[in-house]
Formats: sequence, C-alpha cells, structure tokens
Amino acid sequence: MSALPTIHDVARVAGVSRQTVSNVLNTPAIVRPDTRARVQSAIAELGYRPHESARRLRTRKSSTLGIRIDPMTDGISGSVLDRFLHALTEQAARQGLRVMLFTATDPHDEIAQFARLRDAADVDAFVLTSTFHGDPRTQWLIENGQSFVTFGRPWGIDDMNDPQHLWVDVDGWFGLHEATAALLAQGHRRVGYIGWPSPSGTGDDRRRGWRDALREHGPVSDDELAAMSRAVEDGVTQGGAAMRELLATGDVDAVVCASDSLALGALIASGGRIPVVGYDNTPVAAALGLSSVEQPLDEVAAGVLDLLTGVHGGRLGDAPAHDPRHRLVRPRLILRTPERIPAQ
Amino acid sequence: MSALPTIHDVARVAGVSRQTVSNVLNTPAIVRPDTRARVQSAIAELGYRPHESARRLRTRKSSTLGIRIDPMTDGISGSVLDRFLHALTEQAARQGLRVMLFTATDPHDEIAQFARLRDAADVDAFVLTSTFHGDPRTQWLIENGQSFVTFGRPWGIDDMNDPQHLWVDVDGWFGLHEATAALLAQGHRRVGYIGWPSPSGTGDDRRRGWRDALREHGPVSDDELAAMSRAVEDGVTQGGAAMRELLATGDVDAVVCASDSLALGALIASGGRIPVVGYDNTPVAAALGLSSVEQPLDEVAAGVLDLLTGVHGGRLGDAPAHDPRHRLVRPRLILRTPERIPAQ
DNA sequence: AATCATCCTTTGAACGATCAAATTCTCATC
DNA sequence: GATGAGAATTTGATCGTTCAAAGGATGATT
Repeated sequence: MSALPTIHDVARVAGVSRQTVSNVLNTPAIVRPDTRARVQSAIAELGYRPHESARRLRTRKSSTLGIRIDPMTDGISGSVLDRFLHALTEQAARQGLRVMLFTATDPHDEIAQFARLRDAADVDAFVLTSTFHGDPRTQWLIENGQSFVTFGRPWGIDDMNDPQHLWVDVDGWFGLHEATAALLAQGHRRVGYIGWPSPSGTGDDRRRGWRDALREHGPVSDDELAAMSRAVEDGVTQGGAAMRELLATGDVDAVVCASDSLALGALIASGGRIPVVGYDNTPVAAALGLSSVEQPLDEVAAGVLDLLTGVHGGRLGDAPAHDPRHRLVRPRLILRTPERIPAQ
Repeated sequence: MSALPTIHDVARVAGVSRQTVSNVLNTPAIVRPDTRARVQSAIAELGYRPHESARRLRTRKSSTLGIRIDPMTDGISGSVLDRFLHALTEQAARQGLRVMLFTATDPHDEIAQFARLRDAADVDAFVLTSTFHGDPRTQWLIENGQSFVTFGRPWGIDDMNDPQHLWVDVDGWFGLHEATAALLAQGHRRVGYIGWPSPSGTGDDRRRGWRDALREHGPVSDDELAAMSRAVEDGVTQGGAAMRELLATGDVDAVVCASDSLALGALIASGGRIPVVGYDNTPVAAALGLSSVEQPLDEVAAGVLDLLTGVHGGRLGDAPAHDPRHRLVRPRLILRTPERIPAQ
C-alpha cells in the first residue's frame, strides 16, 4: 500500500522534470510529442492523478461549483431541482468540474454561505436557482466579483440585461403557448388557466403564453380571460379548488396550469372530464398520465456550464447562439391521455 | 478589494506566530486564554477564514463527503433521496463538513468514481445509498481502506455484521408493523399488502412487518397471507392493478404498501373506499392526504455523520446507543384522511 | 540563586502542485 | 563551424496551512 504517486514520481519515471509533467497535463501543446507520450505512459503506469488541493492552492481555482439545495418546498415540483442537480453534476464532471452542495435558511444566510465558500476557496462559481424579483443574492455576487449563473431570469426590469448577470432560463411563455395551442388545435374552444397570483416573474410569463395563444386563435376580451382563469397559491388543494370554480361557471372545456401541483389538483377535481396540462413533467404527472410541459434540464445544465466556462461552442438546441450572456431554452410539451382518474 | 487575509496576517495583527493562530483554530485548549482571545479578535477583525485547500494539502484530509446522486428512478420515491441529501448537507455543514456530488452510470462506474475522488483527495469519506444484495461497492471500499457509511443495511447474510461496514437504516419492519397495527386497531379486519417481488432486502423486511402485525392480532395461515397480498414492481400503474385484484377477491378492507407509488395507484384504484397506507411520506402523499410511513431522514443523516466522525455523543432518538457500528432508526406513521379521491 | 519541569510559543520544513524566469536544445542561417 | 532565434525543458520560489521540534517564559523545588 504505497503512497499516492506525485508529479515528482511521474517525472522521475519519465525521465523529465516536474514542470514538463505539469505541462503535459495543462498545456500539452507546448510539449514535444515524443516527450508527451513518454510522460503520458508514465502517468498511466503509475496511475497518477493530480492532487486537487495542491493544485487549488497554487492556482487559486477550485474547479468546483457551489449550489444550494433547498429544503423541498412544495415537493412535487421540487423534483425539478433534483433533476437539474443531476444533469448539472453529470455534465460538470465531463468538464472536470465538481459540484458542492450547501444549504441556507434564507437569502441572507445564503449570502453568508457565499462568503464562507469563497473565503475557503472551496468553490469558484455559484449556480443559483429560483431567482426572484429584486434578488439580493445576485447583487452581492456581482459586487463581490464572484462568478455565477442563475437558472432563472432576473425579473427586475433593469437586471434582465445586466451584462454581469449570466442566466439560463426556460421559456415559460413558449411552454404555455404550446400547451394552449395544442388544446385549441384539438378542438377545445375555451381553454382556461390556473396559475399563481401576480406579481410572479415566472407565473406572469406563463400566463402571457396562455393569453397570447388564445388571442392568436380569436378575439378574447380581458373579462373573458379573467373568467377563464384563476390565480391561487401553488398546491394540489388550491388547484382542485380553482378547477371546481372554473367548472361551476361552465366556462372552460380544457385547462392549462402553471405547475403540476395545480394540474394534479385540477385533474382530480375534474375527474378527468376535461383535459388538463401541467408544467414541469414531474414523475407524478408521468405516473398519472397527466399532460405536462417538460423543461429540458439537460440543456439548462449545459447552458449554465457553457456560460460559466465561457466556451460557447456547445450546441444547445434552439438556444440563441449569438447572445453570450444568457440562454432561453424551449420546453417541450408532453401530451398524455389520463385513463384512470375516475369521475367525481 | 485587498487579497484574502492569511494566517500570517492574523498572526501579525495579534502579535503572535502563525502556529499559535493555527493552534487557536485547531487545538484551542493548549493556548493560554488571553492569547487565545487576542488571536480570536484578530481573526474577527480581519474576517479571516482558513484556506481549505492549503489545509487539505497539509493534513491530507478533505473534510468532504462524496455522495452519488441518482438519475431519478421512479421519481415519486426519488424525493426521499433528495430530502436525505438536504438533511445530510445541512448537518454536515454544522460539523464543518462539505458534501460533494458525483454521478455514475452503474456500480462499476461508481467504483471508478470512488477511485478518482480518492486519488484527487477530493473527499475523505463516502455515503452510499440504495445498497443491494451482494453490493460490489462496499467490498471495494473496504478493500481499499476508504471510510464510508451506507444508508441501507447490507442485505447479504454475512455482511450484516461486518465490523468494517458502518450503516444506518430505517426499520421498515417496524414501519409496516405500525401501519398494519393502526389499521387493525381502527377495526379493519383484513389488512392487505402490496409490495415488491422477493428477493428484496428492503421489500421482504417490510412484508414481514405486515405479516407479524397480522399474526399478533390473530392466527393467519400462509394461504390467507398470500391471498391478501400482491408482489409487483414499483409503480403507480402496478399498484393500481394489484389493488383491483385484491378488491376483486373481496378479501381486504384496508391495504398497506411498500411505497407511495404503489399506494397512490392503490388509492386511486380503490376510489378512496378503503384506507391505504404508503411508505416514504412523499410530497404526493401529503398532497393527496394519503397516509404514509415517514422515514426520519434527519436522524438518518445524523446517524451517518455520527458514525463517520466517530463521535457517538449525538442523541439519536430510539437508536441503540450501545452499538457503535450501525443504527436502526424507527420510522413514524403519518395518518391522514384522504377526502378528495372520488369513487370509480 | 541555580535547577528543573511544565507550559506556552515560535521556527524551519514540509504537503504537491504551478508560475516565472533561467537554461538547454534544435535548427536554419550566415 | 559559429551565430542567433525560437522552441523545449529545467530550476527556484511560492501558494497557505500544519507538523515536528526547538525555544522561551513561568513558577516550584532545592
């Protein structure tokens, strides 16, 4: 059980100096091919791997991303974050980056964690999720020169185009537009909407997607829009209540929702009588045969890493390749036919 | 915008040497109180935090745990892992430990990741989840002298008491025993069971909990047990199918399940006519008012850290304090009344 | 007052990598 | 063959911390 080989061991075996080995690892181009091959076979022979902490100490880079893991809010939609986490970890690993977790009780505490992780040189970039209006975290990060990318647009008007704020987001407008258009194409005439109270950056955006799809199909007054929609807090119960209200007025023959939680409630409340489309394509939706809008979390993760590493060579589907500061990714509508939900 | 303060800066301000500062941080007891106070105020004044990589390089310890994040299997029960991840991260942070993620495509690949993380000195312990019969991962870790704790018992007969294998697990037997006993106490006489095909360490354990509770209540033949239970793969659809079979024979007036996925299917299939109890207390269960057995993931996380750090002072509820090598934690039955699931 | 043990503090040397500058090698050119 | 420019490689210093051992107070004992 010998100690782990160091760069010095590799150098000795290959008959070169430490620095040459280092160059083979970091800037292979400047090493003569035959030397490089000799070093590489020595690396393979010894099973050498650079000691990350030593490297970090010297370079002052950690090759590690920090991301906060939330205490599972609603829960149903919580799994979106986890899928994102998985995609991010996997794709980060492919680029030699690690992902480190941390928790925080509130935005203020999260900022304290930023400082701690920065000071300890544990991470050299942060990935933020669930940004909100007037988010203090991004401001702190910008002021303190920390690199970061958010999954979620900054919803403050001025912030949206802040050149220091890199973001990736999913086009909720497009998702709800697709869902609504699909229902209209199926012959449904009065497609309702269940979403969250305004102001909500994400929520308002999704509502606009529904509204615009309706308008493209035919003239709709604001009163009609109001009659066909409900704004409630997220949750299965609330979704069910909203659905019963909409059904009572007899004013809808299909409903699109801002989340799977709402959609699940709506689906059960309607007893499967009218089509319901959710958002997030959570496992619950898949299990119950609920149609839903799926966020392409792989693409989001790829976009995040792309922006962070500054390598804009990745192909990211529909992402606008011309803008190096943010990515707006298109979600995908998953249509299903719920079979098993019985009538009330 | 000055550079981050180092231990040397603190020493200069406090008028002591580097090592004394280091001692204040690591072994405060050996520093004279007045010196210690002086150093601490200098630390506070400068906002000094040790550079973790430098520390790691010197001590050869990373103070970091590695844990694999799975690609979201069924999904409904997947959130259990996430809640665990959150609890682990939070409690680890309290002890100055960090949590680093990695992914792997299969157990073999996971072992390769172990090696990589070990060689890079990125982590100094691993936390494994979802152990299974004859798990090659634990064997590798033991052979290679890596410290680790598993969330989940080693189900091989010989492995269970391997002194090198530290584990924490939730007592599934107890959970299903409680659930079954509660239904019996409510006056239900024929409590059925929907679980997974044998052999399944976890699944068989849970089934035994159900069986034993029934037997304690009155004599039951093996034929009766077989008639009142079904073994199917995990999933909402399968749970529903199993429930319809049980209902068709008219042989059950309540059902306990090995998972919330199964229970959700069963609940919908039964139209809420008979009580169903799930396992994991996932957000879906909470949202639908489905009774479920909750795993105390905080306690599990605490147990994992307790075993890893070797500090056995933590109070862990019902955990047997006498055994320093593993913890068996008791789950908690959450009884709810589903209101909204309509009859088929 | 000298001696010694005890406690507290300081000093030099790592840990394993990369940076910056110095050195050696290679090869075309005179 | 000598010269020089550019490429390839090596050398010494350094990142911030802890270890091991040496140094200096302090106070009790003789």
